[in-house]
Amino acid sequence: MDEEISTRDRIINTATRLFQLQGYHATGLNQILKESNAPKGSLYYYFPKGKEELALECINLTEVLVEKTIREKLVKIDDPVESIRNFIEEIIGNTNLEKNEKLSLNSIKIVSVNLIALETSSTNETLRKACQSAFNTWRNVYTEKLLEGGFNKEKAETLGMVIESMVEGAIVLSLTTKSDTPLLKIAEQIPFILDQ
Amino acid sequence: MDEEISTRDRIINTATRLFQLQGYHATGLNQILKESNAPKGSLYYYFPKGKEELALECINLTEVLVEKTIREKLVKIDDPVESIRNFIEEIIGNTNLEKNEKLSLNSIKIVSVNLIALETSSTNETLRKACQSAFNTWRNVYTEKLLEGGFNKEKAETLGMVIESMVEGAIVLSLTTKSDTPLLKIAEQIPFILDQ
DNA sequence: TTCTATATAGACTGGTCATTATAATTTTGG
DNA sequence: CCAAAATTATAATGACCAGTCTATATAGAA
Repeated sequence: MDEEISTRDRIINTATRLFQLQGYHATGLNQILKESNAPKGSLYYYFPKGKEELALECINLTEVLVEKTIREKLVKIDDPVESIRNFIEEIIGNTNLEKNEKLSLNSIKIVSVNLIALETSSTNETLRKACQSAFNTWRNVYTEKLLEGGFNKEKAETLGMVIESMVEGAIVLSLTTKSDTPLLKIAEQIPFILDQ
Repeated sequence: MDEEISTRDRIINTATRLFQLQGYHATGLNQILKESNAPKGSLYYYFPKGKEELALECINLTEVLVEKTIREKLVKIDDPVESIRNFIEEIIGNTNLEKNEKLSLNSIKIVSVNLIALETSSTNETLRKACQSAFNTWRNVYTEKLLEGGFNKEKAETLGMVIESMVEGAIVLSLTTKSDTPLLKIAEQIPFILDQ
């Protein structure tokens, strides 16, 4: 009980949050260390290659964490159309599991690699590929659910990508407009889009 | 003839390209000045409030430029479904108007405020609102086209937002995966989505 | 000419960046 | 209890950051 969170984990948790919230370039190592109450020496002890190695770890952990979250949500409802629609609606009120978040919109950003992906897509191949892997993994969860629901392979793959595009785009719009509406609207349209 | 491009315009053009390609925080004023062959004195002469004021101008100009581009494309085909589908396909091979761009994917980024929007959505209200205005303007072009095509007001507004979400999301995925596929796939699905 | 506004030129500021090096400390195993 | 390993502490590095400042043109008007 009362298990201590290791310095390494505190660094990763804080870094993940800040990278996703502010971006890779706007987040300084000093800020990460201060907010995680970690000493500077420790950062380069656990991540000898520095900031990029830390960010890579953050992206990879987000990939598996979000994949797990999507799977858990989708498994709750058999019908793929209804389960996906329901999942998108739940993105909004979702991540208040983390206690210290005030705006639910910030919570949305914290389960996304959208910003880091765009920042690094033309300047850092290592991080770009990590984000690419995350997007592929998440898209694949939708595709699998559609396959289980009886869609043929080609349709399931295309629609998986369409859903992933819509979700990522609606996240951008919801964050930029500080409004739930984009996410709610695409959730509302899921039944029509998948009715093929 | 042989009209000289003013220093102010050279700064704006270079800054717009770099902000959209690398992001707001990753782009330094020195890089902008060097690539536009402009002196530092001029930057603060034309933009006394500095980097933020420059970025604001870049976003606002992108808003009207992209709006104009979308309108020009959509007007070419009467049927809203077909015209929007066609437009999305054309985003890919689109902006080779600018001569010095090599990758067509970079061209995509250069007509987007996606990255700046995410970077500033939780840290800079001025720039966030400028991006919000751009997204709203572009979404409204789709909505208007759907209204002209006989969709009722509510449907047109919802679907306008869905299209804008899909396009922005597919841009993120296409850039991250360095592949045209996401944009092509959503274009392919437009007829089904708008068939209501 | 002289005056004034517009524009360019570049050095300089204080601060922060990621990273490195080295020393001190704590923890752990024998 | 000691020695080795794991971790933390601190200082300093050079590069770059946005922004300020002063000097210098350049042009048209009086």
